[in-house]
Amino acid sequence: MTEAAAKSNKPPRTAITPTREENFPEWYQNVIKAADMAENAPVRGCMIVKPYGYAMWENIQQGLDRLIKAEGVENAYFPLLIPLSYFAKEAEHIDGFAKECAVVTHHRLSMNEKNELAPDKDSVLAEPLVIRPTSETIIGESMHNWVQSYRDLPLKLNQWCNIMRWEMRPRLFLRTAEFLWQEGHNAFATAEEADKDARQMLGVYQDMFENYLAIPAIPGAKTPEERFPGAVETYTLEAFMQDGKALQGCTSHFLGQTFAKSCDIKYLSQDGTQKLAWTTSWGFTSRTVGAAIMVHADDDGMVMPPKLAPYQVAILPIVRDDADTGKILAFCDDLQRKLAANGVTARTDKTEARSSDKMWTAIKKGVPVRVEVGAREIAEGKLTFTRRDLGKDGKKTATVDEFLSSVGGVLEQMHKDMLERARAKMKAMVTDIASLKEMRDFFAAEKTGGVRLDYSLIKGSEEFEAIKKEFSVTSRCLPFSDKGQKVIVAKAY
RNA sequence: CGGAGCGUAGCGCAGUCCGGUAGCGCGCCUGUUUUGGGAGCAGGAUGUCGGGGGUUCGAAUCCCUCCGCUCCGACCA
Repeated sequence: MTEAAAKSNKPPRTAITPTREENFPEWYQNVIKAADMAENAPVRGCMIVKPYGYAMWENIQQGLDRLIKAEGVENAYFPLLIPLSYFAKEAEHIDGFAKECAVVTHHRLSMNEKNELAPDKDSVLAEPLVIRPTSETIIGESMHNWVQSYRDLPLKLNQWCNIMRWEMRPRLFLRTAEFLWQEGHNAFATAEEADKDARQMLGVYQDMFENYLAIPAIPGAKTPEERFPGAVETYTLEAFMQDGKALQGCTSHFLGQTFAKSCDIKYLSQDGTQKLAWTTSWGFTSRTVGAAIMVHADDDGMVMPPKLAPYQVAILPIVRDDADTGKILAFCDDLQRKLAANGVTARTDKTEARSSDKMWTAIKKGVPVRVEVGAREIAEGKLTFTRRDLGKDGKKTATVDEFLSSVGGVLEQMHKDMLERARAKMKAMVTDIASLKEMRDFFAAEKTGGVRLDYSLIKGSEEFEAIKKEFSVTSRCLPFSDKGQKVIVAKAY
């Protein structure tokens, strides 16, 4: 305990209550509120992403978009509304999504008998339109038109858009009725190319997870029961949250010829015969913002991965004497300009809040580095800076020039440390076991995390089905690193 | 959509059982002393008590009925 804490005789106070340990779901929501990232919308299940949360999503988009384009994929845009008949083409796909589709049935509002504004009875659409829960069918229709010869393949398309899936139990970022994502849709001449592509795009996602979000994840294949409706293989990144639950980070699907068949995507091959194409689809959603919170944030609030932070440095003017104010603010402005020239984003807190409040605001927002600039710093030509993930004991001083030349490295090191800390936690979350009996004991004992065991032990096992039901766990994936021989079972978001 | 809990000031809550002028803490505003990890004092503002209907002289409180939120489950990114 610090001297001050001992003196005041108070328990150490956290910026977020309850703490992770006390009540994880509530802690999660309070982190979002304290960081001012998002709030619930008037429509149930929808969210309002506030500027600070959206800025993080924009940074994710920017980074991922670059990675996707590097794979030879082009961006396009397809409509929000999908004719019901398109959707009806693929039976398995319908089974998977029918329960959660919003449908547009009218095209006009008017006053009804009760003098209330309502859908006009005379404006019923000839064919209902489904608000896209995903776009395989409508993009498949375009691919049908665009693909004629083997020379048109591969065709690689991506779109950034919103999606609607009518969720029963929404949670900010993690599961909302409307969410933001990118969906890629590729078509190939052969099955081998397509399957390789699905794995390749999962690799792109893993790059994004580790090198931007600082979230370690287990790449693997979904079991048949957990596959995307219509997919031959679904590849996934499974991450573990601090409460021990798994989270499907994103998925990449090898769709075989399912959609090529239903959308009639055919090409004339070199041997002069008509052949069906092979397709993939892959998506990365705004849920990853929630994942970053549940992996990195602590009891004082958000901890932003440095590469995705809306701003990487918070400059906090420490003003004691009004006479110094002008000098200090000018120093801060100058520092912010110099950081910008160094490719580091910074923001100066020019509010009139007391210094301690400025600090706590920056802490709760998870700004990677805080810099304090007061009369002392100006007099000594030095400044004081602190990494968010190390806390006040990690305070350091440096001259402006030293800081400018080292801040990039500090951010890089913070990223590495966050990734390694998360990796250590993830490793501790997965327990190797050798039997279903051990699995039952593990979950019955309410141990944190999940288990890994031979896949053959759960395949077709009634006892496994019973365990799934009793402890609400699911098989998360067959990790690539185990060559499909093992499966990870855990509770999941 | 099933089970449970909850809707009272910006936020967190008391008051509801037992009907009688709307309260507390934090935040906010003004002033002042403060300011380097959550300040003190003195003043001040803020509510269709989730909506609608009913009972009553009188409803935050009792009854009916919608709506919303949270947690747990089923479904899913």
